[in-house]
Amino acid sequence: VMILRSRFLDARRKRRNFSKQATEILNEYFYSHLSNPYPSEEAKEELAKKCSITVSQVSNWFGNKRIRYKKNIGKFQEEANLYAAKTAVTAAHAVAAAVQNNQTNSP
Amino acid sequence: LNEDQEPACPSEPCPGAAQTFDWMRVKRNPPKTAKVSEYGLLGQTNAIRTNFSTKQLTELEKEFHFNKYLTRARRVEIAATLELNETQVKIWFQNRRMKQKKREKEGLAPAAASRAAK
DNA sequence: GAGGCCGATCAATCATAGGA
DNA sequence: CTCCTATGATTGATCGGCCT
Repeated sequence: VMILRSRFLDARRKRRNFSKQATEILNEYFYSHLSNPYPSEEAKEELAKKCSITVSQVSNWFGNKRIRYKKNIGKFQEEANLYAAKTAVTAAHAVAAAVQNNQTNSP
Repeated sequence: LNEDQEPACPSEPCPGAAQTFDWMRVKRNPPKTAKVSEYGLLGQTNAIRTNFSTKQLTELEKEFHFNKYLTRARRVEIAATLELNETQVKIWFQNRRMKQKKREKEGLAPAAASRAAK
């Protein structure tokens, strides 16, 4: 099938990898929220700013990351441990805050 | 904090013990949008993404330029003409609108960004 | 109560970037 | 330069929520 794969030279798809630093930031967020790696719109905007990329690109990144991560968790184990250690403190704070908030609200 | 996980980590902090959270188990139902009534190939439930031909896309794009939203009648007409189900046409327009919206947004952000950067 | 739209996401795929 | 894997983007289609 010579099939109409003719996406005739999508000039748009002139991809360029993100900076090492941007990827670092995105990964830190991803692994520090591994239980629910779905940044809110606000969080995406913040990440976009820090990474100097668009919000759409942040969405694309998370979309690809989630799919590819769950497709082969083992392949990302090493990376996961690397970032997990790096963000352990942040995660602990989040949990602590959640627990405290949970205790405060108990009608 | 204590979390019951299985990993046998003898004596190591082992912070990010891989665990399977719900989002990792999410599985989408296969596409139902399919034309099963063709030959005798039933059972071959199309569980694949339809590839729209260039002609179909051109027509859809042309129609979109005319109307961002479809009426029932127009949808039926287009679906018949392009040999697609109404659902596919409907979804295509929905996605197309979102795409347009996204483009407009991206087309304005840079302007605001440049001003802010200045 | 079915049907359409929106916003977010999924999942498969495309095409290129980058490393061995 | 070739081959292969990593990765950003695209897109038909799904999911949940809201509205008419």
